[in-house]
Amino acid sequence: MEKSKLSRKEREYLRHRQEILQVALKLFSEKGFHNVSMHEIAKKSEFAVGTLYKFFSNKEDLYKALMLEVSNMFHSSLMAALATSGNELEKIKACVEAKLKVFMDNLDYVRLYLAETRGAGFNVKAGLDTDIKMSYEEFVKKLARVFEKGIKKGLFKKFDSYLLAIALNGISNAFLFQHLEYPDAHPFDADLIINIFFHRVYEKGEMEKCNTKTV
Amino acid sequence: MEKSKLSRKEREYLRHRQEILQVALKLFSEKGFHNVSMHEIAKKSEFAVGTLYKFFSNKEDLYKALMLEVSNMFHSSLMAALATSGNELEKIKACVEAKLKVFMDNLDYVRLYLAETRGAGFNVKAGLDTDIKMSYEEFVKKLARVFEKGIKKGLFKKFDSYLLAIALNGISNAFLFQHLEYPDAHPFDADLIINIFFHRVYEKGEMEKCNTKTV
DNA sequence: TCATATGGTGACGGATAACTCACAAAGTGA
DNA sequence: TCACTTTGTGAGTTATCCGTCACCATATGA
Repeated sequence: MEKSKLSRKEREYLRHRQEILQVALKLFSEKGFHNVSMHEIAKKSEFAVGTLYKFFSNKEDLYKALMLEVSNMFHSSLMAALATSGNELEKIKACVEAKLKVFMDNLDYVRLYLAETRGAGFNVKAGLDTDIKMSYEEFVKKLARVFEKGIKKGLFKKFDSYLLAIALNGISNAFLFQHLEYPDAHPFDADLIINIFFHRVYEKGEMEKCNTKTV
Repeated sequence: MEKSKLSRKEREYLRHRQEILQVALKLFSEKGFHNVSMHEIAKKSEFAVGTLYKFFSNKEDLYKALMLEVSNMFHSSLMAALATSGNELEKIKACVEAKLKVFMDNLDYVRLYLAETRGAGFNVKAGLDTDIKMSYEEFVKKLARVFEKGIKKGLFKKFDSYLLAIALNGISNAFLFQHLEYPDAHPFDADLIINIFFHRVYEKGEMEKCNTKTV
């Protein structure tokens, strides 16, 4: 009982809670918040409706718990990637790789996450989207700071670092969307993204002479 | 009566229909499909509920009509841009410019459009998202063909043209999202996008020597 | 002026779904 | 075995909202 610091009861409670969340995740990601009823979640998770309300005070609360889990998982893994050792390019590469990996491993979560962050998040009245957006914002800023440092070092071209961060995220998100829609149609990987984005943004030494205006 | 080919009645009918659509657009883009009731649309458009059903057979139908309008507007303007004269780079630049312009001029539409295409489109049972996605798909393919041609001409690097199209769209979408969230915070324009994307993807003559692997 | 048609109305029916609560079952400890 | 607590139950309550339909009002035309 001491090895995990939680009593059997507590662990059971958490297991049940987790089971409900898993079922809810599946359903929400398949059909969307408004097209899933508490009865449906109850049935599929083999609990009674009333039981759900012992775990979550209402439907929105359940949804929020789910989204928080997602957000935290993604956030911590991306932040960790940005904190790896190495130069700025390596950090960013690690970040793209981490993103693809976590996202690929949690496609149901991604579907929900994107619905909330990219599509307008109409599912929850307030608070949640703010939290998630702040967390996302924090990540983008950290990424921008890496770009900034890379620019100062002369590694990258002098674009607005924040916009570079957005652009890079935009590319990787685009590929992820594509993957969600057509999983096997257009294979891609982190290297590809890095190549498209950096092969030309990345700048060192003799590349300078390539800076002729293109337009 | 002949100058417009429509009777006064017919014109009034269309005007009323358009008024309803405008109100619905505003509401849907603010609160999402499920958080807007027909009563609300009725009230704000100063028609009775029953009247709405004279124009649209149900709520979903109203929403579809709206989305079709959007989709067609965006689609035709993007396709037109891709069909302009000029080399591949110019076509693509025209396309990015057109996209930014139409989207900026119709931010309410964009919010809805993105909710339907990027977030999972759970608002409508079937058919609509398929149509929109097919239309989007058609555009991406045409864009990819332009890339393909540019690659064959030696203008662009040898990436998978379809993936390039996705990446470019990803970047411009990312900026648009950003703009929707924080309209004045991080100004950007088509040139910036083109620069980030092409300054290094764009390839000619002496740029060849820059092709050293970056990673 | 009156009959008819058309566009417009909004109270109402019916269905669905979130949420409650009185109760049952299972577990616990003596 | 028995009292008591905890966990789980699901029929029922309440509220919302879609969609209808019997009914106005205005316009048109004879």
